[in-house]
Amino acid sequence: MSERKKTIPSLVKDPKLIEKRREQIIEAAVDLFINKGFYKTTTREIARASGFSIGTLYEYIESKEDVLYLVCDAIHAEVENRLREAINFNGSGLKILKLALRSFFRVMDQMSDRVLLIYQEAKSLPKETLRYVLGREEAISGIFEEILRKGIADSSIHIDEKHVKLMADNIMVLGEMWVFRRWALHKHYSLDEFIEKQTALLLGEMSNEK
Amino acid sequence: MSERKKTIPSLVKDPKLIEKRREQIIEAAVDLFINKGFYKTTTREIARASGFSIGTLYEYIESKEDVLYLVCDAIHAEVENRLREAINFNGSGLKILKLALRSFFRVMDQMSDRVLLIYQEAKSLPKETLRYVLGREEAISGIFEEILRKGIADSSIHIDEKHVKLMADNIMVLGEMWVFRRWALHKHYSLDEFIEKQTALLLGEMSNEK
Amino acid sequence: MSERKKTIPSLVKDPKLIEKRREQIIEAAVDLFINKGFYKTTTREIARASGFSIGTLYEYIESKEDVLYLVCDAIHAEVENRLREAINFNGSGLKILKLALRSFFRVMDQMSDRVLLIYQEAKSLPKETLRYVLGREEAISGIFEEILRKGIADSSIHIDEKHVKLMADNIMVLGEMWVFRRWALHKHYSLDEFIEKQTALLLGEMSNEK
Amino acid sequence: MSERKKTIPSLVKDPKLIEKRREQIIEAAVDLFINKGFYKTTTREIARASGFSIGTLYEYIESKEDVLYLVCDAIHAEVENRLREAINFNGSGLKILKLALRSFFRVMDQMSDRVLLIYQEAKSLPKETLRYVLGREEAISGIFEEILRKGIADSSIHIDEKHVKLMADNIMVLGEMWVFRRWALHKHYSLDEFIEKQTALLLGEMSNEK
DNA sequence: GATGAATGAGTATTCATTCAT
DNA sequence: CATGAATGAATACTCATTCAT
Repeated sequence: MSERKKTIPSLVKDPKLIEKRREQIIEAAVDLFINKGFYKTTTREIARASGFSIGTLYEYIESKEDVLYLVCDAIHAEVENRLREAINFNGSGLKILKLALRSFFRVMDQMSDRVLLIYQEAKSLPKETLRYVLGREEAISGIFEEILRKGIADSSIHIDEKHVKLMADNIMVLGEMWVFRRWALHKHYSLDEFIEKQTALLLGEMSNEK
Repeated sequence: MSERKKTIPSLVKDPKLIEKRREQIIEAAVDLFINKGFYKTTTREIARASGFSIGTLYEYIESKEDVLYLVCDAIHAEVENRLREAINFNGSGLKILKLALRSFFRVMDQMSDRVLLIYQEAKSLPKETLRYVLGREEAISGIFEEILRKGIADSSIHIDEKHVKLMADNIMVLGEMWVFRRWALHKHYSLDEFIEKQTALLLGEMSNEK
Repeated sequence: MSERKKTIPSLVKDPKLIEKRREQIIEAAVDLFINKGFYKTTTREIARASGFSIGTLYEYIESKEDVLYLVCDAIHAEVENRLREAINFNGSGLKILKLALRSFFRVMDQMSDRVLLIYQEAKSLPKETLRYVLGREEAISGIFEEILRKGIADSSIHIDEKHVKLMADNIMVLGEMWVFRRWALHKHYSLDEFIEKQTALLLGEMSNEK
Repeated sequence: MSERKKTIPSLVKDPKLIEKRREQIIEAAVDLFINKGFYKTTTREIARASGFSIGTLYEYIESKEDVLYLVCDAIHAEVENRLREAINFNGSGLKILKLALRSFFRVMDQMSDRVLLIYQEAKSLPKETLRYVLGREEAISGIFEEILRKGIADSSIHIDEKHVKLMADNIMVLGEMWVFRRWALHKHYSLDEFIEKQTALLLGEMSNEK
């Protein structure tokens, strides 16, 4: 359904070591990219912050863009994991949705910097890689599609099947905006107010008994 | 309320000429930035595409980032202008809002590339300049605040004054997503479907007679 | 007949200036390449020795290999010019040939280092460029073909038309060997002895009255 | 007379193993150097093509240049061996020479790539090593000196003792040119034509009854 | 003896910006 | 005002070599 996982070649053979080193790289690069942006971060800085030499860095990646991919992928994975962990799939679709929304908004809040990073830098990925990263994003909105469909099935949510996708996208965007419009929102609303109102907006139409 | 207009110093005295040259610069740079991104576009390319030499370019700007600012500002101005032109402030707030939404979504659609450009490159602006550009964005959401307040006043819209700002932001974001999530949306929905559903969502709660 | 002249693009517009700067580059690079070889010479060294910055160097060439091409071409041109200047086309073919050989061997001797440079580094040129450079070499052997044919025409030289090319190549090689086998030759023979014997060898068959 | 054989230190004790491994190295490196040149071939590639790890490679050599030396030396040895095998030292000097020339030209033809390799890359050897490799070359021309002297002794060859060395060098060069001027020669002459004409040229003076 | 992960000096090339003409 | 040649700091990436296991 979604794109295949991208595998970055490494000069190093030991898979355990590769994983360990790449974790170091990701951890170092996330901070750097958040603070300086992708373009203004140097491969040498990444190497140093990762705790090894520039030569070693290039034993585990092939290009600077690989680091960006690694970072984006790790962030997406974390968002997805946190979200899945937080969701309890018991109860009516509507009930699940309400709790999932709360969790999603909270994850967005907690991971602000990282989510913003993806928003701002993903475009620097090579086309092909970008496609994969966007696929990852759809995996997350897919969670909400699932919930919506469950709600439709158990009649707790009233919405046309045709618009499930759009609704899921709306959920994503109304959550992510807490991140990328924080300059406009944070001075006027607390996270809880935000969650409450966005939930109300989203459920407005679909949970109303007509 | 919003930030002061940023003035870019120029070595040239004649204001008419400055304006003319900067228009040339903007026109050239918009295309370049859309196609190659800000970082991968060189000042030489901007100068050439503008129709003059690199030396002349620097008579009208002080740094490459000035060009980005000029571009962002021009795009915002165009969005705002088009929107204002399209809005007819006669009728109930609700009616105005419906028409304004339609216009806004259409402007987003028509100016996709340019809006995306702002989304992706504005972060490269120096902090101070970025603040000003974001102020510009608030000017646009301000239009919707205005309309919402008019609707509240004439009782055609039911919404708490406290949430006017959030609602305006939601409008912005639900429109802009047509641009920055086009990869997810365009294959499933036509612009008109999109407009219809987003309008329904936004009006859902607020136009319902309780 | 021979390949077209390769033109190296330059960011600089003034052709006079391009020529002047490229002469500087060639002069600097010849010495460097002779002493360190092409690979071990740095572009920065070339720039410095040329009397300008690395940035300026790249205003006049596109790659390090361009410098090598410039150098090879200049050397070939000089060999050809010196040879043409030295040859007097009056008299019988045989007489012209004798004098031409003497001149050629002398040019080889005087330009030892430069000729050796071509021998050792030309292979580092991009394929296409190499082809052109080799064409240049044929232009020089072409001079001898011309002389040989003149001698055949006036019956002072006895040789089959079919072997003119090979004979011209032999001349080239028997001259160039003074350069690339100098370690074997210079300790045993003086230039004049060398000239005398090689001339005898070359003329042996063809000037003998049968 | 010629330089002592260069011995490359090895971390490994067993001489049999050293020889075996070095043969692997040579075989791998010859192909690599022919196709990519010495500079563009990496030690990793040599190790991989040799069938072992980079660490192991460095157990048998001390530097990349050692590999080049090994390769040049092996090629020279092969040329010399093939030539010696082909020469039958029975008969008059002149007769031996004629056959030796034929054999030499054929070896050059068969070993074109390898001979060219030496021509193009030997210069990258450290000075001291280069001297040794050139000594190897003199061993080959020494074979022809030997033959020439035999011919002088039995009066089948008429040449001044003083010029034996030059003549031997001429033989070498007129044979090697089949390799390093192949771009000029192969399209005009077959190997047999080449052999015939070069032989005629070389014997011209010296075999003529005066 | 063999391995391969780690190292970091080294390199070609780019590009925003300046300033003399 | 316009030009474009000059500048040089900055940068991604390579690769011969080492050495602990």
